[in-house]
Amino acid sequence: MAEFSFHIDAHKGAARTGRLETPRGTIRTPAFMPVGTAGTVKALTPDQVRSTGADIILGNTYHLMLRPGAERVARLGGLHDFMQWEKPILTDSGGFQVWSLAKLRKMTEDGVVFQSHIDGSKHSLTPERAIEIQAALLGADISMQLDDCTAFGVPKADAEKSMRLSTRWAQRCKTAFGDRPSQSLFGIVQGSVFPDLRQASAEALVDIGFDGYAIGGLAVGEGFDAMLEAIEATTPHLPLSRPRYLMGVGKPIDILEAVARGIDMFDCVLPTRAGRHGQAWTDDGPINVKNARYAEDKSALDESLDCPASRNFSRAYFHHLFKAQELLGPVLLSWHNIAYYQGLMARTRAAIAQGSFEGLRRSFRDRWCAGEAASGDAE
RNA sequence: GGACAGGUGGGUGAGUGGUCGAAACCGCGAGACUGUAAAUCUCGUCCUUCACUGGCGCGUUGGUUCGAAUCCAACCCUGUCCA
Repeated sequence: MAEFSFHIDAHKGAARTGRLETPRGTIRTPAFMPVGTAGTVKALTPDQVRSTGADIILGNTYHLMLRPGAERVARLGGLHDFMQWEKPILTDSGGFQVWSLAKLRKMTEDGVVFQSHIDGSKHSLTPERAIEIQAALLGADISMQLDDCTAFGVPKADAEKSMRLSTRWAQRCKTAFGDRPSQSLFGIVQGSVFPDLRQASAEALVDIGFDGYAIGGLAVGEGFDAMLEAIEATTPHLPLSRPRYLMGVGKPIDILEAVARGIDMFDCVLPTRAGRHGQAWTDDGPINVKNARYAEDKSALDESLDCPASRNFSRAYFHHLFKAQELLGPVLLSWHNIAYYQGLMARTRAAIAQGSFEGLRRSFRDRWCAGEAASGDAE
């Protein structure tokens, strides 16, 4: 029996719920993966992250390669041991930094050369090196192919060129990955907002054959509706039997709409970043605990969640912590936000299993899409 | 009682004749954040107006000047030192 396997337990339309089995544990899908870029889910201890129900977290090739260095992590026993997270870890390949750090890198057919944002030193990241770092040195359970995260707004010809490069890199990653029965490798669909490019990308990746398929290059400015259209143009061309991962997304409404279109896995910095900035996510939408109206609000953020940060402290206390710039503020609010997201995923899984997913989805749509656009709109 | 120094917007504190409703930082008010160069960034913050405009305004009062937070006089207050 394969050490990696994906089972779908129930589905409702395109939405499905299931389990991705790995040697380090089961990932319940649809899953939200907290982002732990630099070997830490910012502001949270592994225990706190575990307590929210997270089955898997992310790490980042580019950031760990620069500091502390992939070889050093390997000498220290691998990323799991280093950061004391024994459950699965998915590592991003550095492809996102191709986009977010566009000013600090040069691309060629062979790969990307980054100029470190820390000390200016040069670091080469090829598909082969990206796999070596993720699978061999960090010890990621799920490695991502190196890709070129296409910027939004580029002409179709450029989007196609970028997508084709990502496809060639996908093949090189697959070859470099070789036979690793206790680890897995995901390909990444690109193609910007062009349906035929998305389809071509998906089909090419399926031909190569991956353990799972990610959709990249979204939530980069295209807007809510365009993002959903890009997903719709992609998922029909991916095998039903493999997990689909929408990279970098998103707000709760984004996640529910993507689940409705057949996505199984998500990651997003939003809950942790927002948590550090005073924004708390709730079923009523995001609230800013720094706002004056919470100064004497005795209510908890969300008493329905089994998380101390969500139910034990008043909004007034959060308000005070942030106004006083106390470190506990970002810690507790990141904790709450991750717990909120995990709670949302648990409700989503249960709703799909019980046949009530449409109701859950509609309740969020009604609340957050009424009138103005709900999220992710291009500026 | 005497000698110095100084009084600027909620706070600290620039500015010493026009370009000053007055730098900067803080505070306060609000917004943003989507595979993390983010414990970050942006906007607003005298009154009035949707806006135009107008009205106050750099301790107080009076003066010099076309024009004053800036120069002069008196007064009030604060700090340090001496008695």
